[in-house]
Amino acid sequence: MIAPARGAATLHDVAREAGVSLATASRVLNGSTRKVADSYRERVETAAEKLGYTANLSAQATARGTAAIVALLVADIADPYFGQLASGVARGADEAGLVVTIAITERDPQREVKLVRALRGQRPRGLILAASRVEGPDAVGLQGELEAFSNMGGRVVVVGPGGGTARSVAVDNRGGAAALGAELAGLGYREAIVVAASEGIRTSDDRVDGFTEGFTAAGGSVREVRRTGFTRDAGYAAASELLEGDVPAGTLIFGISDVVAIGIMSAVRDAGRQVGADIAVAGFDDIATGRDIRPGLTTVRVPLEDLGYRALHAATDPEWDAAEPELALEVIVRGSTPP
Amino acid sequence: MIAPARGAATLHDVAREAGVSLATASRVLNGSTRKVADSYRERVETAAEKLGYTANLSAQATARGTAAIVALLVADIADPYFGQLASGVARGADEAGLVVTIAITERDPQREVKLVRALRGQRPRGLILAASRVEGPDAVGLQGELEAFSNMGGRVVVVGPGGGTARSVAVDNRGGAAALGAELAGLGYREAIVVAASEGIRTSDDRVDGFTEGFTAAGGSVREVRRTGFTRDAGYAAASELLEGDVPAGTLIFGISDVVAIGIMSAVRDAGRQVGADIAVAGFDDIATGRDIRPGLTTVRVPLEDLGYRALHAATDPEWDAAEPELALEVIVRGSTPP
DNA sequence: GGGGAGTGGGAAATCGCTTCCCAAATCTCT
DNA sequence: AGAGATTTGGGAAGCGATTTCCCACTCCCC
Repeated sequence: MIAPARGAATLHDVAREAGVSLATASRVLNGSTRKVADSYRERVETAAEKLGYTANLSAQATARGTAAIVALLVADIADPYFGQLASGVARGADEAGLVVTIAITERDPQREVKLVRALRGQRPRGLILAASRVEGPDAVGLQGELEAFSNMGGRVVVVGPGGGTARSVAVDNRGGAAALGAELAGLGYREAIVVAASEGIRTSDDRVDGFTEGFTAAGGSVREVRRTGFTRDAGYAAASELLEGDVPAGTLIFGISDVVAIGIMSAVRDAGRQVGADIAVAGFDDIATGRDIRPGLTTVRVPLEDLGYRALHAATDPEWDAAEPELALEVIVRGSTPP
Repeated sequence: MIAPARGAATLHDVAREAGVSLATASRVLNGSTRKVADSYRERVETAAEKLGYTANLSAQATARGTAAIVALLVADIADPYFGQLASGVARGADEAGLVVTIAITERDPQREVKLVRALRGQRPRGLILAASRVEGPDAVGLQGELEAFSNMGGRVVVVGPGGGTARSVAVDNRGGAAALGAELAGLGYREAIVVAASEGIRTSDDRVDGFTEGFTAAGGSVREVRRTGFTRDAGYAAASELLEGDVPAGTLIFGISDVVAIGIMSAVRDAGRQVGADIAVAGFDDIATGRDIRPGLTTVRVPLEDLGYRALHAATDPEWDAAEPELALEVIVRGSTPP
């Protein structure tokens, strides 16, 4: 049904139309524990339908003191990693009748603090932080804001290793990377170079450590760990630089994430080398692109959509079991690392 | 500064702390045309800082009658096409001090109608619809909801060909596809198959028509138009089926979007054929993946980020020039269509 | 038939913020 | 110096909901 020409129908309009009080209309239309007689209920519903009534969420939020909102903070929504994650968050939110608001940090810690503060104004039920540094020197301001957010009654969820009052949905980066390292060493690789993000970023550090552990334990050795960023271009640049030096055939380059690894693959090709037999490449995450490129990218599958879905639940379910089994990771060997 | 332990600081708290009236505090903290003496202003600002005050956006929205929100409706946020678009929207929103809420249609017209209706509850300033059918039989309910939305005072922006009261930021799909067709015919291709989305979806139809026009005008001929969906898997399935029949070497397959084309490329390979010299493939949009796969995907570059940015402005600027020059498209020939 | 329990509608307070309107104070200009 | 025009702070009325009381009924049982 369509709303009347001028402005939107309010609950008041509906009540008047139905000939009942505001209280009754509210009870019928927007959940309440109290019962309303069927005759009244029906009248209200008819009136609402006729007027095309939709509750004003802002008003509802002010009255209730909390908004049916979950805020999602990501580094870059065009990055497939965050896209898939957001997808899971959105699905969960939809099921729970929540609205998702999204904010982009552009990987700038300052901006991140500012955003959390601004987000506080929405009085959301929960705040999901993906790809943030919740620890280290950059995070000093953040911790304070997150605490303020909690005190206000919102739930903070960190995707990755948590800290403080925040709940966290973690991925066993270390274990997954170790498994990957072991698998690749088993395939015969002996020399590896790691292209990681800067030190202090837990996700990156854990993957580096895990990989090193697994790879060396199985007989390989990590020749170098190169620090850059989390983007394709960072991977490309790092690998290009690397390849200017002497990188023997049969070397494996492990990119800290698939996005980075894809940059590495391009750099390898542009340097006139060959991905696979010549220089092997592996990543982490298993984004869609990695499946479509040739050779396919060897990686560790992270169920990102599920991860987002879980994060949403961690942010909204009052009873939430932190001890829930971690998401299962899986090493996927493709053509980029031939035996 | 950090909020006090219990609940968030309200404007009332700030006013009391500063020893001024609510009205004055409001005028100082949240934009107003009225001037406030510096001595008062300073006192209020200090108090706000001390209490860690952040305006309650919901309350602000109820009082003002409209929320500082822009709603974005996309088919699938994990799809890089929408990811990039969303990126532009988010950038513009950030600049304008607006919050972006996101909803996923899953390409289900019914769901779409439901979402628009629910979104109405937020009383957003604008609604950006990407990848919707605003026309045709599926859109009957939608049109009504959009109208209701407009009547409520919100601006509707359609990415793609608009309709009704909606503003639209369009892409010259037809022209771009025609240029692509011409270019490829110029490269020597004579036989083409088009893998498109179902009929009635304007974006798809325009691209099909444009391509056909350009390709035939330059001497080629379109052998068949296959209708499926807008996803990678749809492209894969369609191409697989196609390749079971007799597809001569040298045939060009044009996927209606890069995502579809990438599915096609995989299908070609899995059918034991070769992308490029054997079966050529072209797409549309120029998503990042198309640049990283080998051979590179020939396509038409659509500045998606800009498109999103423009959509945001169309949704929020009161004065908006519909006649703004359309975004420039560019044919990009890569290895998937060797001469 | 009377009284206590249960049911369910409605009046009104409230949520946090904006803004209209009034009145006091300060300017301005002749 | 005095009258009218400006400023600018504050009181109070909204905005569109929710929710707490209060109270009129009906029912049931002794």
